[in-house]
Amino acid sequence: MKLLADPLRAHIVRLLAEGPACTCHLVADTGATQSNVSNHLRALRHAGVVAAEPWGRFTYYRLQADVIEAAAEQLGALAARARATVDARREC
Amino acid sequence: MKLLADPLRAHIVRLLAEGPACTCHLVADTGATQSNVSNHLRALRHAGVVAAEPWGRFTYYRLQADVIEAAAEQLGALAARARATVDARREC
DNA sequence: GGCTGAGATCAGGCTGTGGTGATATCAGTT
DNA sequence: AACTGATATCACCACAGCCTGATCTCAGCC
Repeated sequence: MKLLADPLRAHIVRLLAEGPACTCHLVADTGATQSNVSNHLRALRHAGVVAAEPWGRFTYYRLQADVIEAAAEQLGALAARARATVDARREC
Repeated sequence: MKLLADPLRAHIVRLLAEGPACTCHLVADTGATQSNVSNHLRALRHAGVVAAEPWGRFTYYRLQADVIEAAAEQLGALAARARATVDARREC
């Protein structure tokens, strides 16, 4: 969840949502350093948000839709819960 | 979005999802300092995630379900987009 | 008016973490 | 095997953001 908080990581995730891409694409599209992108990709990889697929000399990254969807559902449940309890004001 | 990344803020949001509560409730339930909670509430307020409702001497906070739901929908759209483009591998 | 208790605000310290540069690895290619 | 280009890893610095402690405001109450 907190992984999507970083602007560059969010950018990477948005790019990957448009289809699997290799690191060079992400570096070119974000304009960030290769080291930087790679570091963020490692964080996303360890969290299971993206999956790495070596393809010859390149490494393709694929966004794991399930993980994103799970986060979305958690937020949705929170919103629903909030709506259901609008009148449950606790007394001091 | 990145507001929910902080553990304490996430805790506060979860508590508020169970119904509007005043600052003293949040302070008691989270075990955090009053200053700390108040600071986080300000951040959430400025982002429109929560709304403050003065009630006599107290201040009740209410979670804005719309904002949470909007975030959830954005994530959902991202996941859907990722699913739709699983085979759109870009060439290097 | 003076007091008390809830809450907001501010200044400072400290830690976590993102960015950078240099280096290591590893797969093709000659 | 030597070379190149893609990617990963590491060490370091710098800054943002969290936490705390102290102070300020404001509402209700005596």
